[in-house]
Amino acid sequence: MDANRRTPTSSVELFRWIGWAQMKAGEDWIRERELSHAQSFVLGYLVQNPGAIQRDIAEVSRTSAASVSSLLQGLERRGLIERRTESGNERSKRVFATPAGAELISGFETAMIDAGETILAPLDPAERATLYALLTKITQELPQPTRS
Amino acid sequence: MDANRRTPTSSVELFRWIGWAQMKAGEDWIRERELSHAQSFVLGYLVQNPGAIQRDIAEVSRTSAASVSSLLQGLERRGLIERRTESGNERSKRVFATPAGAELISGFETAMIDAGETILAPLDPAERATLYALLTKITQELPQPTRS
DNA sequence: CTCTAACCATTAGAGATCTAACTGTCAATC
DNA sequence: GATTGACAGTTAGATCTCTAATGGTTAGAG
Repeated sequence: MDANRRTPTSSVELFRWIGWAQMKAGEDWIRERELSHAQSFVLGYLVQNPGAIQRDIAEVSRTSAASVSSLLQGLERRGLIERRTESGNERSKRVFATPAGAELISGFETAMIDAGETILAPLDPAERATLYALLTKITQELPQPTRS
Repeated sequence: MDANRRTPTSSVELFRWIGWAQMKAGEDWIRERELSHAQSFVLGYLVQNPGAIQRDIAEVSRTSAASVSSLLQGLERRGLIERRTESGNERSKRVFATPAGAELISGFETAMIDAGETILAPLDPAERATLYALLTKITQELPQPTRS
């Protein structure tokens, strides 16, 4: 994993480096709130998709239904989410972030954008435009992310 | 965490997207070998730094000595590493990857480079050079990574 | 209606990881 | 030599996450 190199010489390594800086910012933020990476992702997803069922959460999380079940138990114990069944369909449960849950996760995206601004700071507007164009070209060939 | 957006509009999001693709490739590789992310990192570090002591491993892993202790117990149980004390210093233990451990982790860097090549495929040489220059400019302002 | 198969979710059990508290070792000072 | 404090590592206990097996629910076919 290149644990030693201190002068990367390829774009691939630079991507890893930048990704590391971003992830580190995110992990610190998450850890302060005593969430795991997966928990923070699911909580954010639920704010954007209230009432999602666990099967869908498992899909976008790229994990199993069993893991989602355990994960949600942890969040439910802390009062950050709620699970309700609708009459007429007893086998699927709709999951909602509670106000406390929404409150806890709010600010994460902002923190991420701030971290991104810091990362891009060395570039002037023209350079940013060039970078954006190149990144767009790359990502058009990439599979869709289902999880950030 | 932008779990829904499918058309990113900022370089920050594109970085996250690309990072996701890279990480996913790495995670699949690691999972096949029944290693955790942290375990693979430490194993790779030990191949590059034979005889490192646990305190140093904790430092580069950005974690605690206790976590390293637990992590190494798992690797030792599987015969992937060895711990030895040197006479004259009983309190620090030197850690080595066994041949089996080195064998297991070999190929990870190669797999990562292959994944990187796939990612950069849409760009011609001139574009790659431009991208590399921009990324270099960014990373010169970033803190040193201690972990990939 | 009943049977079956698909579907959604949970539990049991294991390993990984973390924090807090602990044991043992070394070195400096008196 | 005894004391003190810093250092290296481990253990205990908790949570998170995974795989495999299990429990209910629904829809469709006969």
